[in-house]
Amino acid sequence: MPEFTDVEVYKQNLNATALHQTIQGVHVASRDILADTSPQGLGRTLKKNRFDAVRRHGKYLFVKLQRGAWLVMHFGMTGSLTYFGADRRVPDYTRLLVSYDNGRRLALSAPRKLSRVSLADSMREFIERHRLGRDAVALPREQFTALARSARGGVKSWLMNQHSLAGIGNVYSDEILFQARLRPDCKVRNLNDEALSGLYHAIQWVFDAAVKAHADPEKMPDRFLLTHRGPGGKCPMCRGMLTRVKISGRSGWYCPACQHCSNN
DNA sequence: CTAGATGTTAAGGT
DNA sequence: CACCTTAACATCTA
Repeated sequence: MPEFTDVEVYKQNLNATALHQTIQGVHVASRDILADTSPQGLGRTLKKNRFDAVRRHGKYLFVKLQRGAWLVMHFGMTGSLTYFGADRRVPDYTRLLVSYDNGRRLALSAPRKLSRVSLADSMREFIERHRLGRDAVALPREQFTALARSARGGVKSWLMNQHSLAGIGNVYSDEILFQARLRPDCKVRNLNDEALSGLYHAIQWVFDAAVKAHADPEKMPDRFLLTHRGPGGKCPMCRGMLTRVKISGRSGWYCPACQHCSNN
């Protein structure tokens, strides 16, 4: 489920395992996932180089190479990142495989090929080129409020729009709105200070709790909506049936008894 | 067999 | 202009 929480966990894992090792080989199994680069270009940049640091902005993972450039990964709907030893098999649907001279490997697996890998000179340049908004969890309260004040339309659409706030996707926007007790179709311009404050804190709280659970839904707090989303799902607070709404072409789930708009 | 699935982008509509 | 919806991408699963 690669939204900001999942990418944060990939970042922490890479940081703890895959840095400062010389890259020996790069295998692109599907060139469909490359954006603005080629298997040759990627190989030339990565081989004999090392990863030095990892950062996250929204749903993007940036890996800094010792010699300047950044490797940028976006996981799409079903992508995932695995670092593993020589004894383990390469994951199914591996589209990019990086091998180190110590025998360990890093695989980007993506069944649906909706993941993207590219190279960038700087994070700033990449973020501007893709017109990404501020990262949803690296944002001071006043700036969040200012962004909200200039927003139009429904709150779920706003949270999911990567150009206004980066990192929140369909599943986590439902979770954040559930924790903030706001309906997905509330208009942002109708949210009062209290509702905006609740929303701001819900973003931080949900992110922290999900990352602590290593982005594994099974390990998340009982009061999370996440594992109840879907047909027949019940609200973890009041046990009532969840309602489905279609917003921005996606299925959103919420509890009509627990969630409201601040002006009614 | 069909519909829907965590994302992004382009295109068309209001 | 701002906002919304839909389709497309490729593939799996309920």
